[in-house]
Order: sequence, then C-alpha cells, then structure tokens
Amino acid sequence: MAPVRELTVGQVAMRSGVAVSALHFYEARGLIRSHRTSGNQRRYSRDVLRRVAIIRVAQEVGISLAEIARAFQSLPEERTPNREDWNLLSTAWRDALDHKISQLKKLRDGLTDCIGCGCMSIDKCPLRNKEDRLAREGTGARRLLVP
Amino acid sequence: MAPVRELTVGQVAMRSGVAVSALHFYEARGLIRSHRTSGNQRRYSRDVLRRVAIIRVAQEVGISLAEIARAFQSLPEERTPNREDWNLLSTAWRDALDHKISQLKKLRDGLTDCIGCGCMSIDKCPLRNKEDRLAREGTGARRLLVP
DNA sequence: CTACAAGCTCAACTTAACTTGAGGTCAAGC
DNA sequence: GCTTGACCTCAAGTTAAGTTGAGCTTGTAG
Repeated sequence: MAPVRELTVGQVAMRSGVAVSALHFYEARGLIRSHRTSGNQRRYSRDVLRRVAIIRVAQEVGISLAEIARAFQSLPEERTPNREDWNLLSTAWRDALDHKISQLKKLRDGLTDCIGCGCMSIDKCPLRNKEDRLAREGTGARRLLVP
Repeated sequence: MAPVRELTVGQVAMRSGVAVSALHFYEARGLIRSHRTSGNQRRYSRDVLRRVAIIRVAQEVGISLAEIARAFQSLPEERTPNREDWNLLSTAWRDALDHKISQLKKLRDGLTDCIGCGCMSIDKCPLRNKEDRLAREGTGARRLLVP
C-alpha cells in the first residue's frame, strides 16, 4: 500500500491514545478539523496527531481546552502548520510552563516556611497573600478563583 | 472586646476569601469541621483558616478535594493540630510539589525540543512517550499524593 | 453480495466543585 | 418587640470534559 495520506477517526484514536468520542468532542470545540468523505465520514490529515498530542500534554498541566483552542488560533487554517508555526506556539507554551514552574516553587517554599513553622498568624502567612501566590489562572483546578 | 475565640461562617468566608457555600461544601466533604451553637449555627475554631488556606493553595496546583481530604486525615481530630502535625503534612506536600515541578520541567524541555523542532515523527516524539510523561490518569493533574 | 465492524448524530448521563434559590430560623440594633 | 441581615437545609442548576447509548449508515473482507 502507498503511504496513508489521511486518517480515519479510529486510526487517530488508536495512534493518539484518545477515544473516538473525545476526538468528536475536540472537533466540536474547534480544536481539530476534519473533512468528510462522500459517505460523511471524517478524514484527518496527519498533523492532527500533533495537535492531539499537544492537547493532551497541555491538559495534563492544567490548561483548559478553551485556552488550548485559543493558542491554536495562532496556527494557520489553510495550510498544514510548519515548523515556524509550531515554534511560535511552543514558545508561548514554554513561557506559560516557566511561569507555572516558578509559581509551584514559590508555593513549595511557602509551604515549607509557613506551614512547617507552625505559626498561627494566618494573616501574615505567605499562603494567604493572594497577590504573591499562584496567578488566578492556576495550574490544575477548574474555574479557579474566577468570581 | 476580648479576642474572638470562634468564628462564624461569614467571618471565615471573609477572612479566607472563599464563599460561604464553599465552606458548607468543604464541611460536607469532611475537609473542615465546625460545632453548632444552641441555635444550630456553625462556629469554627481559628485553625479552620489554615485549613482553608491550604485547601485553596492545593487546589491551585491541581490537587483534588478528595486528595486534600485524605492528606488532612493525618491531622488529629480531637485537638488543634500543632506544629508537628502540620509539619508532617507539609513535608508530604513538598515532596509532591517537587515531583510536579520536575514533571513540568520535563514537559517544558520536551516541548522545546520536540514541538519546536518541527519534526513530524509523532511516534518517536517524547510527547507521545507516555511512560515518561505525567502519570496518565485522566484529565488534569489529579493525584499528586500517591496512595 | 452480504455480514459486521467502524462511522455518524444527537441526547442524556457522569464527576468535581461549587453556586443559586426557596423556604424557614436566629440574633442584634433601634 | 420588631425588623433586617446572617444562618440553616435541601434540592436543583452550572461548567468542563468527556462517555454512553440508541438508532441508523458506510465500507470492506470473505
């Protein structure tokens, strides 16, 4: 057989490790795109695998699908994203990760200093100092501090 | 006035920055405890503020309430947790945070190397190498504290 | 050419972590 | 002694991110 050009959802599911239903879902959310065969079945181009990989990775660090979708908007619709396109995205992502890492460190040190110390002055405790704490876009929790 | 010994839920809400309904919720989940006045109103001892602070902080790094509750089980029920009690908890937490930080770093470097490179061999990509990635248990970064 | 695995759509269910609302009680100031 | 704001309970609603199921269509291997 000639090298496969396009992938069915089953193939994408298998290769990416996510469920078919999740792929449908991502598509509905605008995270991935497909075109249809004459029989109305989805066909994906190969770069969908990269997208899905990135989606999973991003989710694992607590980035919501909405945010991922937003990041993906920097990718071109019309052509397959090239190195430059991905590079841009990865740079933005790396910055976000750097940020989160530093937040976590702060937290860890705060915990060590503050909880460990047994002090009871909660008001002065760094853990209570919201400004200096994890940004409101926190790492994992859903709808974090958003009022 | 003499120093306030106990706090109403409204006071805790104000001082901790979480909603009254959330405090009710945490109590239902066993994360905090209160006793009742003769008129059936909740009264909290001061250490609830520390607990709530920790709950929020932990959530922000993606620890679920269930796990926080589990961690809190190491705290004594009968007496106010002392320095030693909190110290124990913070140590466990710090390890988890250290772990998470290192995972994020790995991820960041993976992104930089892999996405940035523009390579299309998804299969060999570190991002696809699940074993070496964040624990693959579902969405978000649940489960920092391994049972 | 037919069986049956793989697809499709759409609606409903799931879990976490809360919020909102209804309907009723408590307590502190005037 | 009453009014008003803080509380109470319990049920139902909300959002994210999917999953599950029913009922129907496609496509491919034998």
